[in-house]
Amino acid sequence: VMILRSRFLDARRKRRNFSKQATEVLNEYFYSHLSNPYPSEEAKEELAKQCGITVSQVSNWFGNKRIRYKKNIGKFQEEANLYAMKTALGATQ
Amino acid sequence: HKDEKPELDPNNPVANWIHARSTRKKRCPYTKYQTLELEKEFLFNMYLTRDRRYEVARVLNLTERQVKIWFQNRRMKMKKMNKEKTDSKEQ
DNA sequence: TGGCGTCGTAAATCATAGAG
DNA sequence: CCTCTATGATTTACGACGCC
Repeated sequence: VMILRSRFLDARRKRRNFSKQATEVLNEYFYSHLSNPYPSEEAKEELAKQCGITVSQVSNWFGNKRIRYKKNIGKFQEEANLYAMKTALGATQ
Repeated sequence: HKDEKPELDPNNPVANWIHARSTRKKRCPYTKYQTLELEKEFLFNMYLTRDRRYEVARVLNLTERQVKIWFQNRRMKMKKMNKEKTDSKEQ
């Protein structure tokens, strides 16, 4: 009974924004695959695991990110440069 | 699996992304009444016969295509809900 | 071959968390 | 506190491909 109750409450739990670390991981993938930001099912599973979210949430995040990026590339330029620099530095080490 | 590429500039990062064709109908949110009736019909049967589809479309002032697609989307939603339910059970 | 099935997604819209 | 805006989720509408 308590288990059912907690499960019900879980389902109605209010949405929380993802952690900064999770967003970091998702953005790194997005900007390092900018010409084809469509992760495979396996890649989504790996990202979900790293971020501590579900595969559906990863799909939602990429769907939202792609359309919002495309709608206003200029607004994301700074962010794009930041992640481009970050992966460039990572490749050097 | 490409829809269309309005961006022809090869330097544009979105050039090879999937884009909806410009002829696609804009999404039109259904009224509460339409959604409620569609849900009732779905409860009665998840798959439509041809004449139920015709009847539902007529009563709700939607096209048969819209009703067909609504049922397809609704089945996918149900599948997703079921998966989330079983996923949370195991572990 | 047409027509409806699923799957994955685009794009618009909804709901509200949470930054200012 | 109280707004708003950005963010995560949901809703319509298709393209690609499958099966009968």
